[in-house]
Amino acid sequence: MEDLKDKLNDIQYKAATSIQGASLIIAGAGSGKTRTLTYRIACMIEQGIAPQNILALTFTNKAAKEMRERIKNIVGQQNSYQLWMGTFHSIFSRILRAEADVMGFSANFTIYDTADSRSLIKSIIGELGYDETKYKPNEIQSRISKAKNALIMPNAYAANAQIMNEDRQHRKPYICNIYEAYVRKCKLANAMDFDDLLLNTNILFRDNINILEKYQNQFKYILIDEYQDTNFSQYLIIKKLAEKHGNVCVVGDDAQSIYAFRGARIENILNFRNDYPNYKEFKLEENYRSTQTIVNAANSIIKNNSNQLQKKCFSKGEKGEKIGVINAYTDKEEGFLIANSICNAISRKQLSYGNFAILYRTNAQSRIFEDALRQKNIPYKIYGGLSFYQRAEIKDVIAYLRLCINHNDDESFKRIINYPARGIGNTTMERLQILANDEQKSLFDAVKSENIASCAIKPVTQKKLHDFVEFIEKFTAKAFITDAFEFARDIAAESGIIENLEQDISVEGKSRYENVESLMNGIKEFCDSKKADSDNQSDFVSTINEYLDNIALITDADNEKENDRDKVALMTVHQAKGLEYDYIYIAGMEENIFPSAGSYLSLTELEEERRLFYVAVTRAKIKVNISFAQSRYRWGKLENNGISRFVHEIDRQFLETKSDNESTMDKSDNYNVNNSFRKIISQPAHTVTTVIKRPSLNHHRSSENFAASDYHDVRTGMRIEHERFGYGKVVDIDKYEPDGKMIVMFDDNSKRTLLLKYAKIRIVK
DNA sequence: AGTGATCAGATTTTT
DNA sequence: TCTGATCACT
Repeated sequence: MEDLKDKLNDIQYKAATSIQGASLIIAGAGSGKTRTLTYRIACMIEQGIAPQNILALTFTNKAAKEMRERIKNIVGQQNSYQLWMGTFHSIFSRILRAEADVMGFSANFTIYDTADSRSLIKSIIGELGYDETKYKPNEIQSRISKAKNALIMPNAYAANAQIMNEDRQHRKPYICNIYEAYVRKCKLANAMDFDDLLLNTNILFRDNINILEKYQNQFKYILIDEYQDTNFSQYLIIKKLAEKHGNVCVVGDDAQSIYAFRGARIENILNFRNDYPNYKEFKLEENYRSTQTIVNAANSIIKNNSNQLQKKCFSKGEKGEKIGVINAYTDKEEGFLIANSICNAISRKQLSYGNFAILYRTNAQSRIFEDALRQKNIPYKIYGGLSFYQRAEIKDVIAYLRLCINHNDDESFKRIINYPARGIGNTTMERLQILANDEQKSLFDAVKSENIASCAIKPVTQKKLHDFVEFIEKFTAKAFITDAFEFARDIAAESGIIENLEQDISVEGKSRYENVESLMNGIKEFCDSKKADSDNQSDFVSTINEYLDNIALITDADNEKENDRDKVALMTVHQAKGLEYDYIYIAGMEENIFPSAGSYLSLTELEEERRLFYVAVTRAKIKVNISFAQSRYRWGKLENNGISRFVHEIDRQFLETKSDNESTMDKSDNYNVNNSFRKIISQPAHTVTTVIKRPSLNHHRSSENFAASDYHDVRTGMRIEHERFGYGKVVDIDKYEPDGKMIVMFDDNSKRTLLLKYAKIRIVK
């Protein structure tokens, strides 16, 4: 391994090399957290610690994947492969599968996603005869989820006076019954929801000392990223696992805790010192991402929070531009002004769209920006929204796979029993459900029950049910002898799904067909990658199982497409966590929006909103712009919310003022745009778009046969062509992972730093 | 089973 | 305002 001291600053180095005992790494935004963690793991392996004794937990698959990749580049494929690295959920689902029998589950248990569990809760509410308008599935779900994450089981829930009181006060005294039925039915279905993966791990370790010890001995070193976002259930798992050896390293930033609303406990990081009194603390305070102005402005915001670990974040980078303020009359104008500002910046500085992100508090705000960007022909990509795996047609196909693997998966059964249409309607299903409840069986087993003959289902319909069950059983048998891809392809064909999709020639129908097609491609890819890991020959069934696990626990944020890189990114602030862009626009800085209306209720919620704003500001490398509208439409009404208190909390010296702009006319975009726009805004909206001209973009026209070269081949002194910036000469290269850069002097005398892995360049000579 | 009408509900959401 | 879910009706 290269010399660590060259790669890390002093504190990072100490944090990376201090391996024994408990460590708390407070990592400010942009402080090289992942880098430190990566080198720490590499360092451990270098010192002879076996990779399989290291457990590294992250919150997203993306983070896990990235880190594994980086580590691979330092310590090699073999070592990195044996690391236990992944999300809490994926790691512990793996362990739960291995130990399933002691938990009363079988190893092929299904993971219910949020939609599955909501639908189960909904049908339970129906079966218990409760009023669905009063017992709202969403609400019940989050109530149950909170209980699970606090390790409160149904009986404890019902016995807990405080909880029951709360429920009674909300006029929902029977949530405990729903909870009880929900847990029972999940068990019957051999299914676990996301919270169960953690809860059951806790139960596993609590009730089986030998198993706990086995994993304590295995995971001699534990690292946890984003520790401020762990919930109680996760915290306890770690505490138990680390009890024996005490080698636990947590990394996080209390200032970036933004998931308390769903159970994350900021106390976990604040109280780390209590759990591990002999801990060592490392504060990464130097921000390598942002300008001084941005870091200082962010500090001025976060200092308004009371409960936090003290640290002094600073940047040694350029002073940088002040935070731009875009003041719009209406929400539409806000969209327009931001689009315009992006246009101006791009044409003036020859930037690419991928350098920009628009962040907002709620997804509902995205439409305004979509419209504005589309009007200006600015390519954009909206993050969030409906994930690929949540689409109905995809869930349908997946349900077939799931049911073949686990016959008791009732949610899948219900989903596909009549898709494609088999003439099995609601009445039949209600009757079957009653039979299943009576016999404490899954729907699948209820069909096979001898008592089905005597229940109210007509013989013709019974035949249909039996045919379906036989069809699934046939494929279950096939799963053992067929490759996962062929299996999925055959079942889609033979079940009639494909035919059904083909018949629909509407635009939406075509896209559904294409989605299923790309699902199949995804399965193929997965199988191929499995086969490539030749030292780990797994059988066909476990490949399907692994695939199902994968898609249950993965989001499609994890598969960013190549061509999305050069688009303006639109996302919520939550989604922006962990990301960085040169230029950040934070929209809707108004009271009731950001902070959101609910946050008036409590100080803790308000402080979370403030941390959220802090996260938003610290995403920017070069410049932040904030915007607000004096009036906007929301829920059909015109609102005048007023400027967000957070805007006033930013130290004035970091904000652009009108005079800043007037004195630097050539540099400004906001106010110039603003003023010119203001003259027009009083006219009807449709004239606006015609009057304001889109600035012309004078991009480099790349050669017709432009084909990007492999960046590994780039050397200093080479002449290259960049897709957008044109020809230039490579002045310097910094190949060090993770963020290898090259500095290029382009022919127009502009000197640019480009990220090797992203820059599309062609080597000329 | 499919369509039209009506009505509620609308923070954030790594898993 | 807009979306989706549900329901009644055919």
